[in-house]
Amino acid sequence: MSLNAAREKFRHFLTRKGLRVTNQRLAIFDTAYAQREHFTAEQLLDHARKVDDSVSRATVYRTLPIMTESALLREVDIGTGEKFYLPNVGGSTTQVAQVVCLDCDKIFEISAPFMEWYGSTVSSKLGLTPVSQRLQVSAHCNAFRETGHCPRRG
Amino acid sequence: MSLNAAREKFRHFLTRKGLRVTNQRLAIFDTAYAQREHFTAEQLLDHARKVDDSVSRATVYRTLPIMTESALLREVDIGTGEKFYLPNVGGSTTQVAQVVCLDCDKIFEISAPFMEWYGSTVSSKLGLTPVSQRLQVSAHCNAFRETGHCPRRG
DNA sequence: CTGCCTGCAAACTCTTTGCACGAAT
DNA sequence: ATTCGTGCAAAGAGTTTGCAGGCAG
Repeated sequence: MSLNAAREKFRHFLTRKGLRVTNQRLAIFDTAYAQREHFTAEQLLDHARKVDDSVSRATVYRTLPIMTESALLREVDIGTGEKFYLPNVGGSTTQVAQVVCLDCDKIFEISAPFMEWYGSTVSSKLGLTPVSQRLQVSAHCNAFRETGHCPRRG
Repeated sequence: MSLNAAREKFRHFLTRKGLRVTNQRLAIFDTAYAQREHFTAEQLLDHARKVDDSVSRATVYRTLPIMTESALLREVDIGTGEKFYLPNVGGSTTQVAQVVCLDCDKIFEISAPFMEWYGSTVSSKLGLTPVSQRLQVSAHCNAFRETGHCPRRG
């Protein structure tokens, strides 16, 4: 999905929900969608301000849930206190696992289709209907252990 | 493992690490180990104070990591901002998944042995060595949807 | 024009920490 | 006697929110 197509999708989502299309929301969206790696709310704020310096922290925090609901952004909570976000270019959010490197803090997104099956199987046994599932692996970098240097961190 | 056996284990852990066996630590341990369900630091504080009213919030927060390290407690982060804890009666912490009911906020612990295999497989492909993995399913309660009432919440 | 959106700053939640006193070894 | 542990309160991090003014529809 191109940036423009995604932006249109965002506009549509806003309009359909009766939400207003503001310069700040567009700036935040464009910035978020330009990212190649996971980012935090604070990082997004920094970048968005370069596009539109009237963007405030509050609006970033208010816009992130909107973009998450519209499935344009994926929210990743790796249990570090702060949430990470990533443009949801693929689509399905229920079949992706994360591998987090404890040495370079990098987050790898990995396809894990069996996860959805597992969620359904286990939930139905409990009389529950699954909404979402997440699988996360924390790991150490072999290169770092051997050379004291993580190639991904520099 | 009985409460007494567990408490002995805790004493040993403290001594071996050169940590002191204080009344507060014992009170916190006993309280934690008496729990049948997941609990938060705050809930633990409330209960521990009934045993020893000199227990402070700071000491609870300082003792929880000690009990987690000694593998007597399991830490569960379901992404709600606060951490949950559970006596680790079983043993292995790497083969348990959680199913969280969004209606009654109950956390079910489920055996998921394949998780460890998955972590290893995926990590080695990235040149990483897995440290831990977690799998969590968020779900809605069927009974709640049908009757507007969750049997587990009351 | 109307009312949703915004920025600002204060509030909030959970957790951590500096300090001086107190207790375990 | 040492030194670690403790309670207290303040600080911290990340996020949310009340309010008065601003801009989209």
